[in-house]
Amino acid sequence: MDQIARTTKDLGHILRAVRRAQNLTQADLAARAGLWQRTVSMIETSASGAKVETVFDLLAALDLELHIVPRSKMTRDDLEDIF
Amino acid sequence: MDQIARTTKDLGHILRAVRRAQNLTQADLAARAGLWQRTVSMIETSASGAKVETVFDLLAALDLELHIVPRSKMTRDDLEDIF
DNA sequence: CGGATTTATGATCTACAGATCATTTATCTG
DNA sequence: CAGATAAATGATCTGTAGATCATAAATCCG
Repeated sequence: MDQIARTTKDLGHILRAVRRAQNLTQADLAARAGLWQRTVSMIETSASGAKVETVFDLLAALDLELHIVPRSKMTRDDLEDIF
Repeated sequence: MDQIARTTKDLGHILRAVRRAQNLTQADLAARAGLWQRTVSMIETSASGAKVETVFDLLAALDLELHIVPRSKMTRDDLEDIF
């Protein structure tokens, strides 16, 4: 059940969900990532097209990483649904 | 064997590798993604901190998506290495 | 409800990405 | 090697992210 992002909106939602799961406030996360609470807010709500570097900072602060995967790639679950 | 990106450099390398695997030139990809060859070049070489939107455009044009995964998450292979 | 915490946002400024024109440099390929 | 194709990069301009000050609005909790 990993999180898939194809848009900045997806990304914002995922970042927010993970942050909450780790019991961090936007201010906490911002501090960890060396950013501003305002910036975290903007990115989570997709209120602005963030820079990639900034997103990597957030991912690192949340102990996350990006896996780049072909969209067409089927998961085991997909296969099980079919067969 | 999916591609993991923790930095913009990783991301650039992956995007370039995938583009080449799909036999596209930077100009081809740029056209598909609605960007400029120059921009593709900059991103692949991490010569500039791209915007997230731009990266999503490239990912879409390459039929890729992002999976956001905990870093600490062990793969089956990791486990096999240990036990 | 009411106070505390958290999130959203106003305004200004600087830095820089991307658009757009282009050319140079590098890399293939016959 | 030479010619073709691909990639890198110069210069200018516009738009906007993020820093930074702040406060307003929303959410949570006893």
